[in-house]
Amino acid sequence: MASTIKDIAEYAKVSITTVSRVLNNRPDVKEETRKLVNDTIKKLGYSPNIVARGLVLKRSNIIGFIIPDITNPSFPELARGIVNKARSHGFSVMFYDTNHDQKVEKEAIRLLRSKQVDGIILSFNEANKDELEKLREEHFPVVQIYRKSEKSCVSTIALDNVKSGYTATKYLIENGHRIIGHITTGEQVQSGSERLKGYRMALIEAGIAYREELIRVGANDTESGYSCMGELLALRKSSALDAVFVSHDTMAAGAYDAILSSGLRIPADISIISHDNNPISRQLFPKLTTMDTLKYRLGEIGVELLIKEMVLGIPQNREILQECVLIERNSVWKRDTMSSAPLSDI
Amino acid sequence: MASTIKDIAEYAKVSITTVSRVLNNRPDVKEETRKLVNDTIKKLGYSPNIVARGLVLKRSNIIGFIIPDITNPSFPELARGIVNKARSHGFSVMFYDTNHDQKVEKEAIRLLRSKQVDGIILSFNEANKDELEKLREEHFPVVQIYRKSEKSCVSTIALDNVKSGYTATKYLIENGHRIIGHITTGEQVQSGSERLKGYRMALIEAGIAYREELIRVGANDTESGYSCMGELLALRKSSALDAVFVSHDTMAAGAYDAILSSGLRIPADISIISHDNNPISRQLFPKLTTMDTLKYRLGEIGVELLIKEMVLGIPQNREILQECVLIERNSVWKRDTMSSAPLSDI
DNA sequence: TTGTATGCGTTATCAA
DNA sequence: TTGATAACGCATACAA
Repeated sequence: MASTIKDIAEYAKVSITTVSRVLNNRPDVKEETRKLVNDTIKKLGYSPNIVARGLVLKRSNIIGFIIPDITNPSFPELARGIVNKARSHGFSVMFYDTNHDQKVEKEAIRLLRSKQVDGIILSFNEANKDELEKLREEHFPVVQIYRKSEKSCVSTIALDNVKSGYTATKYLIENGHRIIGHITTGEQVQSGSERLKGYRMALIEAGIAYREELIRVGANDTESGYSCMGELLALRKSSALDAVFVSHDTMAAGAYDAILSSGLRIPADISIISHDNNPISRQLFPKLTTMDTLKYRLGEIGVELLIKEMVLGIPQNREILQECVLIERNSVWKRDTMSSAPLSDI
Repeated sequence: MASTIKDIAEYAKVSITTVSRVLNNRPDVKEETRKLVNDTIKKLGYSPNIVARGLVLKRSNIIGFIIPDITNPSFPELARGIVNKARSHGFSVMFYDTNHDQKVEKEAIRLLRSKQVDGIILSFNEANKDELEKLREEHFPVVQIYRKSEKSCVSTIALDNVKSGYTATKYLIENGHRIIGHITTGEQVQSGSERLKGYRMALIEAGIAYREELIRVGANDTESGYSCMGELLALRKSSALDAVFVSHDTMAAGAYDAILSSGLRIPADISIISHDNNPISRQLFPKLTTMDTLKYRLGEIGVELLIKEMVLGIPQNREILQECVLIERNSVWKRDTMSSAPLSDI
């Protein structure tokens, strides 16, 4: 049975108050007794019961973390950032994976609150916005990651997807590509529609017409990337296609298959840039040029913001936009460094 | 401020004992008062403080989960299995990612214990075995996943890697391959050396000589798979090579690059089978035939075993070996179904 | 510098 | 069927 503060008080023949004092490094205790207490703490292998402490202090030093699917490559690194930063601030992390189930999302919130967590970091469906509003009304510290609510009712950390789409597309243009396809996730998906918007902006800025027929709508899987790319390649017979910007790495993997299996080369025949910098982007051949989403950093920022909310005791309602950074690898033909010109210049 | 049992007792003009009774669905309370209490619970939006409850019940309904790296593809699905099964049993999961740091491993154990978790599921370095022994001495419920300790001092759930290596290799043999290379992770890595052993067993059983020169030692990254495969391909000039068994999918991805970029086809020119069934295996082209490690199931079994230890109050010290299952995809030439014969038969 | 007494929110024992 | 009270392990106001 684990020993308690009372045990060591009795053993050391002092009061539990004194023991509590040395436990919390209070100055008002004689050096001699401090040593005595510390010695018996060691001798009895005592370790404080944080739960009991939390009961009186009204803080648990636990933060809740709710995400829809840890196997989605956006989340593992985020989780690491959160867990490590939390630990460095003395917090533990209680973790729920909801499998996109709204009921589980609600249940997770309920459970976390009854476990007295000090704050929650989550990535929720738009649909459960009322849950967030409830938390907000109670001034309960929450930060939402990856998704921004329309009327952001809690603090939010999201990617600047418009900028990302713009940067990726502009990079293709700067390297001499003019006819640039795009495989998107569709208007329904926030990140996808934003990246599409950025793509459009870059085209317009460069004086390139936006052509509906160069856009293909995929989903969240490799297969859709394969079929969308297949359609774009079919198009290629009538009109040239220099390059393609794919909305995320998973579809890009499928696009790779479509391109390579049709006998074309990357990037000699067609360039491809993508988004997310997930592990797959490093495992494809040639390595995929993509936009890094700084997931680990996102997690760190998340707990910093959450902790700020906790100490201030009032919702910050901040909306942080994280800019992604371009990771240059080998899937885009570079005007300057590569020997022959891209197709579009021929 | 959240309401307490006392608040609703006062509001409903009953004692806290009565409230506690209806909270725990005790039979000894008049139906009328039960309804009264339940109504005011709803009215005040009361939710019980599990921490306080845990203090008196001496259980937290929390299980700890410690792994070295959630970004390693072996872990996300495992984590899901654990979190979901735990939730179905009324447990929350407190999560630590140690980044392979032994100090963090120790710290995580300490923190989890001071947070009064009821048990711990972990995947540890061999080196921290003394930590496990300490837990075991205290009869603290622990189950170790993926790694078995030599003298297994805690309950363990591991993969039957020998069998896996055997099954994978045998599958190649059964499909007409005779000259089979192997890319391993080396003797230091438990799983790797076991799979190598299984590879050897299958060869011997089929009367095929084990040839040292067909073995290459890689690491935990795609690059090593690429270079090892390159070496095996170089070998190919002097001696034929039908197929290769790669110890895990990450290296297999590199092997794919080496094979495809050298102009060879998978599986027409060379067959490849791997291990782990990680996401990458579905994203490669052609899709990779590999051994599934049933990660989700592993997680489920883990919490079931842990809970058994918790209710019995004594360490089970069981050692469960999980058999992996072959996932047939398209990277192995199949003798019966494919039109032309594999190279080795020419 | 140290100790006594009270309370955190809950369950359990016992009596009414 | 109900309620007063002690206890869980700890922190703290107050007294000594």
